[in-house]
Amino acid sequence: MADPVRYWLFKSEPSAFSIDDLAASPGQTALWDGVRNYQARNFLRDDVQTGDLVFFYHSREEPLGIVGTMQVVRAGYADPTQFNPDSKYYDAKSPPDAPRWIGVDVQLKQKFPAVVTRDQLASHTKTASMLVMKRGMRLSIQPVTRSEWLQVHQLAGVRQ
DNA sequence: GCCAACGTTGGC
DNA sequence: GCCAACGTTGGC
Repeated sequence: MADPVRYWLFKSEPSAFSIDDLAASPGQTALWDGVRNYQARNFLRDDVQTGDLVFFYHSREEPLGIVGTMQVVRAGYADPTQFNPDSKYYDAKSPPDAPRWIGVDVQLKQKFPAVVTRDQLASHTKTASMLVMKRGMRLSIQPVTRSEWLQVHQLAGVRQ
């Protein structure tokens, strides 16, 4: 029997890659690349599985918050940008036979009708304690609980 | 644009 | 293996 679905939150600065960029991608599917933090990498390598569900979070630019959902359609594999000298994610020290950085393929599931903002998240008990709300939390790949998953959909006013 | 918080690097 | 210096993240 397959493992139960897991829930995640992936962060991106919309100027680098936004939910509209994902929506405009072929098959509304794209490689989530450029993760260059070991803790986040370990999640992508060890825990994120095909079928897992993911919040898309816009950081750095207003309005900050959760803008929609995605589904993992291909589990972790070597992020090709680490071997591309022209990429800003190039890593000369990553051994080709033992790639250091991992990406996953994600497909757009749902763009929320409006951003679920940090203010909204902060004003509800279940979501106020989400990892993304913690001060100084920089992790770009974060686990989310089922109850957080459901509550955010409620705040967005949509079915999951 | 500021700057606190954080992760990584590298000299020792 | 410590830790100061540095670069980056990301809310505000």
